[in-house]
Amino acid sequence: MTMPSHDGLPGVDLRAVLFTIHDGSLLVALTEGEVGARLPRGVPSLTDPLDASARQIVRTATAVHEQYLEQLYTLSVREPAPWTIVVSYMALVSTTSGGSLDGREGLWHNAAEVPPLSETDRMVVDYALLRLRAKLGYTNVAFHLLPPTFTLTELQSAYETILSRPLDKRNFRRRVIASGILEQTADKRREGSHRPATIYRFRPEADGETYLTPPWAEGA
Amino acid sequence: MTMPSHDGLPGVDLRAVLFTIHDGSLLVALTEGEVGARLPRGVPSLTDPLDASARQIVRTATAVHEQYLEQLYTLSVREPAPWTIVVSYMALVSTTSGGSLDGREGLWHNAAEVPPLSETDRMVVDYALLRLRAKLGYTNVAFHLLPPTFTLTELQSAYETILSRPLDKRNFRRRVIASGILEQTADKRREGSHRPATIYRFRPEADGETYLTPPWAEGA
DNA sequence: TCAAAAGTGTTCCTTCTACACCCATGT
DNA sequence: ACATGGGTGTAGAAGGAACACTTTTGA
Repeated sequence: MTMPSHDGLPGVDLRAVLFTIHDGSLLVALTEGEVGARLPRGVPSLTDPLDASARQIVRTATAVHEQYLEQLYTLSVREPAPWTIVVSYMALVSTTSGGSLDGREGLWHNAAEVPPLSETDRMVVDYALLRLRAKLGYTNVAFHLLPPTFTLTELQSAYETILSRPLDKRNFRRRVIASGILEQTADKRREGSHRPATIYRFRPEADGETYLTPPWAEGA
Repeated sequence: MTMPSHDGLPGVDLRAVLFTIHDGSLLVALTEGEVGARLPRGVPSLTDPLDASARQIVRTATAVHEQYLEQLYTLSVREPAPWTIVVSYMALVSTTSGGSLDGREGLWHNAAEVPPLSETDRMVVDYALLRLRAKLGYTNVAFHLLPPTFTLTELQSAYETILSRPLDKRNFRRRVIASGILEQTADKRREGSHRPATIYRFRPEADGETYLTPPWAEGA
């Protein structure tokens, strides 16, 4: 239970919205608290910067170390009284190659049908999804949800899952190739009785600017 | 002097970057601290939400009540030790019709040549300017820097001041009219020996969405 | 030879950019 | 009549959306 500070300052609480993609669904990590599902949370460490504390919360919830992390917004809520400052983050964890959920199936919930949450948690989840969708349009965040190598069809279906709407195959490929963010590998993925797909890799050095996140924020 | 909390939580500090436009220059409000110029700052009140405290800081610095306020980012800094959480805001205060600076000329500094600031303050100012410029492109924030009525030339020169680059008159007018955000008044401004300018008013109900600011943030 | 996903171009339309002259007024 | 800022249109370029068939493979 987070307690407010007692020397005249409000307490500070961190919450993280963790997204991953699994089997064509966008999933959100929720822990089971005393009063139902909640976002992974914690208080900032006194020895580390805020981002490091947020990353630690993600690690604790998922046992995954490398993540994309982005600060969302800071809000003040009346609970616990009198006021608590909640700094919210969004984290993206990439689909593991195997596709298993690390045996933590209870943690992940379909983003389209989250269980009842506190008012604050629900707002933060909704906002995270809004930001994630908006960011697909002008950044390359989607790569952080995919394994290191992937096919264009896989990339497209990640986009479609997040936006929950179909995209045109030719337009999608033209744009993503033109952006210069992809690098073809020599490998092909041959699975199933059909033409094998070219495998691509993300080129981090071609990762564009964001305008949303300040220059000093450390990305992944 | 902001002190850290003593019960294991970091202290919280608010800083506001106040912009206004005056005589074709973009100005930033800076107070004179013991160690040179600083951003207006304060600690969050225990009885009000964060935004209200930020607004109070702006009021104290400028004696202006109605402002556009937008949260920028929350960062953690090592000073004062061990860590302080700094929640930063950007506020826009509108040019007063008279064009005077309310007798607080010492407060306002040209944004193009701010005096030396602390590392944190400088980062926050730079980021605020980045955000303000980016937002000109897809929102109507500029109206918050203008008096309630204005001519298209005044609006354009506000844009040019912020972007510090000239804009094409015809393209600018076409876009801003097409956006539907303006409402013509019956008045004309006749000043100087030339054709009088049509006066426009901002239509708040046509104010578009932001995507940057969460839905629950209260705008102006 | 069939089923299944991979891969590939063109047309249309909308939007952005560049650019120059006439208008209404005060002195 | 002239100086001053207000106001207007068009053509070319670029970018986004819609749309269907051929290719390569495994079974």
